[in-house]
Amino acid sequence: VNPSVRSHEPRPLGREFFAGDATDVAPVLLNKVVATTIGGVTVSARIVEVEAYAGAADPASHAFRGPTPRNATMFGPPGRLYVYFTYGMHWCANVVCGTHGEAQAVLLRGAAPLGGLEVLRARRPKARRDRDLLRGPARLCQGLGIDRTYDGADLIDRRGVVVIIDDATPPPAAPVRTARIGVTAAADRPWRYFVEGDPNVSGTSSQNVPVGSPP
DNA sequence: CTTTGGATCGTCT
DNA sequence: GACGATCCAAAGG
Repeated sequence: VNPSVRSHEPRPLGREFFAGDATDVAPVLLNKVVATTIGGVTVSARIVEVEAYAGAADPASHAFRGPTPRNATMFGPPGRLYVYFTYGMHWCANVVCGTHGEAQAVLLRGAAPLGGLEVLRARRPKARRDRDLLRGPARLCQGLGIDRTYDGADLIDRRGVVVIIDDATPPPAAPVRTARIGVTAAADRPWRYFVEGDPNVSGTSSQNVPVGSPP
């Protein structure tokens, strides 16, 4: 074996990690580390909340009505970042999954700050508590410095601006599953996944009740 | 703690 | 012309 490759050394995820269905990739993205390096400054955070969007077959997906200039990145190869603008003022980021052309994606909805706390606080002056720095898809992008500039960024490139790292922290054996937040179409599909009990998970208490729990 | 209304503009109908 | 894969401050329990 190559002694320079130690099995427990943190390493960026390879392309193959993203090649599966979004509903399979989403839960195993939990507890991975996302890091951005912008202007020579690196911040990192542990992913604690995601949602799967299953491409053309998913009425809630931006890809449901076919390719457009906005969603072009989703229709490209897996392992890239799909960044979109919404509500006239917010950016949100997805990881493209599946095979080229399937337009599957996982929305990054919440993360626990790890490194670069001072930078995160500076980028998120309205966050009163550190648990609000990256809690929610638009806040996450604001804290990590993600905007339109990084739509299409390749996550595989170790020297890229955005990487997702496996630091050997396993995903939860049983993530909490709920309906996706803010979507009206296909509300019956429980494709939101989060780390139970983590304070950096978005949503209200009623939105965070797992599917199938007794009334 | 929860609920409510306003902000704000790119995108597609 | 209508609508968001949202956030925030304010107000009420």
